[in-house]
Formats: sequence, structure tokens, C-alpha cells
Amino acid sequence: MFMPASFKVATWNVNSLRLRLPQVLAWLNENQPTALVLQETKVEDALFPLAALNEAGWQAAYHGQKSYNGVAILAREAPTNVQLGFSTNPSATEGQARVLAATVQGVRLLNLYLPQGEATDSPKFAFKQRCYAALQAELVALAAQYPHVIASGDYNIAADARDVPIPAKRAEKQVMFTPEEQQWLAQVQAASGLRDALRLVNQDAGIYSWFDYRMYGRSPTHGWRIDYHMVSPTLQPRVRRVTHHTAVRALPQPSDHVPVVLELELV
DNA sequence: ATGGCGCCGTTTCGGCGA
Repeated sequence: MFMPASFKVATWNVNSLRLRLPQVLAWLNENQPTALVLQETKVEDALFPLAALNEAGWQAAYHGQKSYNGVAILAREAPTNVQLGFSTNPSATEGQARVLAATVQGVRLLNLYLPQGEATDSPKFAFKQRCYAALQAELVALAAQYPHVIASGDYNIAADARDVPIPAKRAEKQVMFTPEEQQWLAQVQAASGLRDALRLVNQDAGIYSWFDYRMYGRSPTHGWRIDYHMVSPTLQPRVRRVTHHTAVRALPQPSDHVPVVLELELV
């Protein structure tokens, strides 16, 4: 089966693609990934900045809406077999543009922007749970259908104590770290066989992908790790490294998330 | 317990995110 000699995929919640476009173009030029998957593009498809990306040599599949959500997959060659939403449960995201899949260089990429949940007694928390149930079914199906699967994006759940900057007992009271949510994240991996790529190669605590704007300037190291690359069994031995590009936080008008880069190679 | 910041839009403040 086809497998490129190397594969570099990045995930980045940009919190408005139009506002962050210069940063995205600069980052692409500097890092030359095989693919970059974006969340919170916050732009409807008619206004997607396709021309500027094309001029810089990048093709795109995108699924957006006005103001909120929005996901896109960028690559040098046009992503193929593009799927909007979960193929196994299209209504699970309730019309919100949060899920996009496409094939790049023989790898099936699933780009995810899962709900944050707001509070455990909020309807948004129940929505988050339904999205995780649909995600689990989707990953089980994808793992059976495609030889190489990477499910990347903003999962809005920190996996364990290493991924939060405060004691776990205190974090457990907060959405994105409740034991219930951690169970959803663990169950998704157990059922599908996909694994958090970072933890295959790095057990360090204090590696973060999201930084609360409200803490910015006061406590810039006060982040959480809520963005992941989940890789299917065939790719797990090929994970070389996962890096978090926190330097973008020093740019003017940064996103609250940083690019997370997964590099694979043949063993 | 609260709020802090940043983005969006039939925009100049309220809704939403995390």
C-alpha cells in the first residue's frame, strides 16, 4: 500500500482565517507541511481566501459558515475525496461546520473542531458528548476503511494531568478536564485503535497547544493541551516527533492556539 | 466566585468561545 517517505501534518485553530491569513501564509512558507488543517476559520465558503492561498501555491478543501466554527484542509496538491461532516452520522454536528475529511498523499485526514461544552449543565455539554459519540463511530469506520488515518484538530479536552498547568484535582472541576470528558477521549482511542501521536514519543508534562487570551501577559505559560493528532495503528511506529510552535504566540494579534506539527517517516 | 481577552457582525456592544 502507498506510503510516502515522509509526511508532515499540522493542526492549527486560527480563530479567524481572514484575520490570521498573513500569519498562516508565513507559517506555511517557513514550515512547508504536507498538509495543514485549520479550525475556527470563521468564514463562509463564498468568502474563503482561496485566491491568496492558491497564489502562494496551496490548494484547499473547506467547510465554513458565517461568524463561527469552520474547518479547512490545505495541501500542495488538491485534497481528494472531500467529506463534509461525519460520514457515519451527518446530523451529529447539528449543521455546524466542525468536521472535514479528505485524502492527501494516501493518508485519510479527519479535521475536527469539537465543541467546548461551556458547563456540565449546559445543553452545549450534551452536544459535546453527542459529537464524541459520533466521532467514535466515525473513527471506527475510517480505521476499517482506510489504511492510514490521522484525526487532527481541536478536541477541547485535555487528556491527563500533564496537559494542564494546575493540579488535576482542581482542573477536574473545569470543563475540558472533567473525568467524564476524559473518559470520552480515552474511549474514542480504545474503540478505534487510534492514538495521541505526542504520547507515543514524548511523556513530558507542560506541553500546551492553547493559551487563554485572558491570561496573556500575566501568565503566558498558563496553557492547556487540547489539540491532538490521533494516528491509526499502521502509522504509530512511524511517528518521529510532535512539536508545538509556541513562537507564534509572540506575533502581533496571535491566535489563542498554536500550530501542532506531526512528522512521520518510514521506519 | 468572578473576570479577564479577542473575534464577529443588518457592528460600536452583545453573543460566543475556552
